Amino acid sequence: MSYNHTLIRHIERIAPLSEAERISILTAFHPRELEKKEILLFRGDISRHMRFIAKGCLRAYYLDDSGQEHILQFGIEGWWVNDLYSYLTQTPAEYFVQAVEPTTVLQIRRDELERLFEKVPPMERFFRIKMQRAYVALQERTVKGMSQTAEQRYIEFREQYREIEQRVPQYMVASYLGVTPEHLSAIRKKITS
Amino acid sequence: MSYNHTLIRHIERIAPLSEAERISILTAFHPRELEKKEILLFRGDISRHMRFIAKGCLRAYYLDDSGQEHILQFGIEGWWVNDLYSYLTQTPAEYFVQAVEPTTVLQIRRDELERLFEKVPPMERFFRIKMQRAYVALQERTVKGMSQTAEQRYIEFREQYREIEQRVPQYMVASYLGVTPEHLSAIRKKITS
DNA sequence: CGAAAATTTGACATGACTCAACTGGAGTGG
DNA sequence: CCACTCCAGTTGAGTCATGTCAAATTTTCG
Repeated sequence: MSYNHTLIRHIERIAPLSEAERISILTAFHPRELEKKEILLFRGDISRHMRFIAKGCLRAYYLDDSGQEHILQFGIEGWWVNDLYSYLTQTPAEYFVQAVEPTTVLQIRRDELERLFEKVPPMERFFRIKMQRAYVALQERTVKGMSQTAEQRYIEFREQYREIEQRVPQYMVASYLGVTPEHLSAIRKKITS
Repeated sequence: MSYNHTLIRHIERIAPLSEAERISILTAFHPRELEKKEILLFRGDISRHMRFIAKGCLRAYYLDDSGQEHILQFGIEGWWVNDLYSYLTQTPAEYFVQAVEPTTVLQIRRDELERLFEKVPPMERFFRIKMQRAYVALQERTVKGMSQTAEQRYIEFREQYREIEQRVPQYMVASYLGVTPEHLSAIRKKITS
């Protein structure tokens, strides 16, 4: 139950709720516990739920032709992580979503969420704004990926996602930044000197 | 008027319209002619319109601290190009939008589009789907930018955007791919041999 | 404690950038 | 219609950023 309050708190930062709306939301979401390394969504599966992280840490990653992982997104408490396209279009996912730590997600089936949008308008507003932010964050990342060196990207990552850096292994940070673990290690050495 | 039919045709590929709806749409959009190199949106301005390209070609680009341009998106007939975040939140734009060729856009003010969404539901559906596709395309680009060499990215760009490659100068393709014009030139030489 | 995983280190290879010079073609003014 | 200029594109030399590979070291965790 306290987990659900995490959800409510995050929604209310963006859109205030009445007591009745809070209850509608709380009853619509269902918790799911994940072990460390457990995979929540496999490539090829259809993403049928929208998922909030109540506690823990997830990552979404792409597996390229040569078997290399490329992390698209991390998420911690208050974030929603998904293969959004798979969810929206009900087509097979291109990405994996995996727990980096023991994690609790609150999930809701797509049709239930659609009904919740009708019943609780602030919920729709909350999602629209989250979606916009996700899009902008992705745009910024694309541009930065083109215009900055790995060292600059790492420095900014540390500033922007201090907490995430402390919670995920370094090789995942490297994967997120698009460099090899060895190179990130060299960057760190250079910076701290 | 024939320009407007381009718009209708593109919408109807995604969402069919009644005759009344077609008229509502046609009267809501206003054409604007742009000369080659004319800038449609400056960084720092607020993007007040949603814009369809009826004819021509636009690019959205970011100007980094060292004055370098980085192209985020090209658009030709049937695409909508914007600083979406600026438009959605009515905050200053981070990107420039400029005509690569003489271009005709059909634009609509934000409040008018919102009203049109209410009046013509297929229009909202059309935009939602376009937005999803934009998000996915951006995600794919981010991943590819991390996992592929410039040569691979160029080869895929040619396949995917054959028409755009033929219409924009090579140095813009380089900027889109995140490489220098010299390097792209070298890649081309290598490939065609 | 011991095994497995993560990180570091260093030597070397390659991808990509910088800079400068050159080439060729598209305007433009006389 | 020519000569000139300007801009895009090419070329090559040298350099820097990043990747690869293998091994050593440290950390994590059963």
